[in-house]
Amino acid sequence: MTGLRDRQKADRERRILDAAVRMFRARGYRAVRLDELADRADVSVGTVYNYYQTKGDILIATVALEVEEVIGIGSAIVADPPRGVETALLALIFEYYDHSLNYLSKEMWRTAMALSIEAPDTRNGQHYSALDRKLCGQVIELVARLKERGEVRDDIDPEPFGELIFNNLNMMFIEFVKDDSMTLEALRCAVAAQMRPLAAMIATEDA
Amino acid sequence: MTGLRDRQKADRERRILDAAVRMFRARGYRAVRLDELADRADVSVGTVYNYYQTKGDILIATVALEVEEVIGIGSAIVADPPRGVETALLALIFEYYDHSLNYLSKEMWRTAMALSIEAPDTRNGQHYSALDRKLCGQVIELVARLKERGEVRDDIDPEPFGELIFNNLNMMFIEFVKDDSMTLEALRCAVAAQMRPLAAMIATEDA
DNA sequence: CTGCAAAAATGAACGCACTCAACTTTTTTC
DNA sequence: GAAAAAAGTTGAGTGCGTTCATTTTTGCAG
Repeated sequence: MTGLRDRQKADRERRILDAAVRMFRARGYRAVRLDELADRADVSVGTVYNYYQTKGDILIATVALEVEEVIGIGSAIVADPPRGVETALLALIFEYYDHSLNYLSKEMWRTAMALSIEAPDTRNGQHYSALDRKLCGQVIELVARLKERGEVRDDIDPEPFGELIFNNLNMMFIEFVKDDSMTLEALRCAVAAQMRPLAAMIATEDA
Repeated sequence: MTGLRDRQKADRERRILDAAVRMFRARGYRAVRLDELADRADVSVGTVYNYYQTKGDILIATVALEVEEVIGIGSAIVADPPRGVETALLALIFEYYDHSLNYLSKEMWRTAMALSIEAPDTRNGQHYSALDRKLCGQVIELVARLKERGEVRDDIDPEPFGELIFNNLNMMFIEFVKDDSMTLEALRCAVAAQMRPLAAMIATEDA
């Protein structure tokens, strides 16, 4: 049985994260002051810092929620990808992209990615990096799956190619969030143009 | 003829940048306070802000210097690359990597890259992005050059493949600066492993 | 040289993320 | 159930990047 203290702790942490998601999204990460956030979560500023190391840490926690969700959906695609190398790769990639703005703004993504580079040693910085690796692993898995099914050439090693594809889609996502005027549609086109020749290259002749 | 005012302005800007390069490198970007930097450059804090928009802006300016230098050296390699697709690509990539820590620390790179994502609208943020595009262009140019020489297959379009390679080396560089314990040698190995299968794939049969 | 306008330098003041010594609440002990 | 210990909360205080009203310097016309 969990004691009162543990329940209160869990509740406070949840309240802080709730307030953060709502406020960051509504008014932007930068514009939200920490004392406001604390007010909204019904705790003091000091308490926020008992649960999260920095303001950025709170943001990364909210982003992590989103990424976990995307990974969940992605695993279904990996388990049974559509036919065709290009189609399958784009299905997974577009799934990532299409969900990216469901709960998060571009500003939030920008800040979170910046933080994961700048402060890779914080708890949530590492958490974010771990999620990134998981996403990468999913792409590798997909390539491996397509190879099993005989759609990807037998002499292709899924690991370096999967990483190549992941690094590429990640960089293109960064370009996307850097430019507020770029649409999801434009991102899709750009990555498709990028992937098409590569997909053709690793696909078996008769695909 | 340049008036006294213009000369003094140029001199002050140079002094600030000089002090910044020296101090950031010696003591770390974060650890350098702006009033110290201003002291060292023999100007007031306010004056620093007449020349640069933010502290990060100063950092990006110092990083830009380094990148410009690397681009200069790279163009020689592109003009006359060594034989062999893999060899040529790695020559250019390693040139980038090997110079990266000449004047800048990993912390400076981390911060600069983070800033270029987080604040892409600042003057120097755009400057940095432009340099990035230039680097990417150089890789594309190299692929095109190798194609001309018949080392890269004729049905390969240099643009998407060049971008693919650039995005990849950029992401691997990010991983490198994120991990203080990772050596240049380890980075080289990682990127070589990544490039080998791709190089083999786009090279002409008889290479 | 003098007076005037434009440009630039200055540093005290401000805002906001973050800290920490004092206080409150929960748990444990007997 | 009271008292001691442990764990957690609190918000005024601190540090540092940034701003802006004031002062100083430069350029220019008469």
